[in-house]
Amino acid sequence: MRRDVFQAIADPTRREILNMIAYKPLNVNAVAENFEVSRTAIYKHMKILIECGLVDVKQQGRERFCEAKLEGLSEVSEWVEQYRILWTSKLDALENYLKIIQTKNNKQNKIQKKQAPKISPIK
Amino acid sequence: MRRDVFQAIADPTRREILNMIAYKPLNVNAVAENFEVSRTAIYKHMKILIECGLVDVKQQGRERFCEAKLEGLSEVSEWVEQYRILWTSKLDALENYLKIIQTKNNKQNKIQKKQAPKISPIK
DNA sequence: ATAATATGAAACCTTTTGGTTGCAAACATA
DNA sequence: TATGTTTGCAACCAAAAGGTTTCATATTAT
Repeated sequence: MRRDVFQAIADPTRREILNMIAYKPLNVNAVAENFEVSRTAIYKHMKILIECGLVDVKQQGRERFCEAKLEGLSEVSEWVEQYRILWTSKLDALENYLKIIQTKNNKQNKIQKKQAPKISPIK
Repeated sequence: MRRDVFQAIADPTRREILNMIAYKPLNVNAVAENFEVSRTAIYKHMKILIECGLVDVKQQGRERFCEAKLEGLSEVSEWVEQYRILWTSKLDALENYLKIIQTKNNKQNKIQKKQAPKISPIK
């Protein structure tokens, strides 16, 4: 049973749950009212969020308020941001390339038709 | 069949693949050599990465080089970053709280024992 | 005390995921 | 031409994911 933050936020319902309790803690029933699926389904999603540290539970009488602990998202942030320099620099390179192409086209308007590959592409 | 970036990066093998081709495009065989699982398994992972736009394929003879298109990660970055203000501000609040507690404890050293809840906690 | 509410969890089901082996087609090379 | 590579994909499988209904227990309200 993998249980890490990446897997936790992979499910759109769990991302919605997180957003719902990001500003104000709610109990599972209150959260479940906003979804089509059953309370038990939401409970299971919540359990996963709790297990990977993205949600904390505060008991208050018979109610349990689920509070978002979003600092767990920093792991995702760090992973993504390590690549930012790569994708931005590549976009810069593309920009330069397009500029060069444009200049060339203004001078001589030749078009090279590339032969289509015979192997069918991945669908 | 859900096929979005969040789901694509949920799998640790796919994150490793992305890292492997982030700096230099590789064909599936070359990528698969670095894993325990079969080429076909890696091929399937690659297909998912391609389908959600995180990888592009460039044909060269009989080889197909898989190139990372990491700008697709910006969607994840944006989703995570919208919450950064929340978790940092909460940490600030905690810091303040701890400071206040400390000051109080220095003046009067009372400990309040909280009764344990009877409902078993979520495991 | 009784009824209603909030919760945790078991048992079960279907679909998706991640993996396998095997095979055929396209391409490169001896 | 014959042979070895690289690839895409079908067929199959086990386990995980996501959902359901049902039930027991703790707490609150009447």
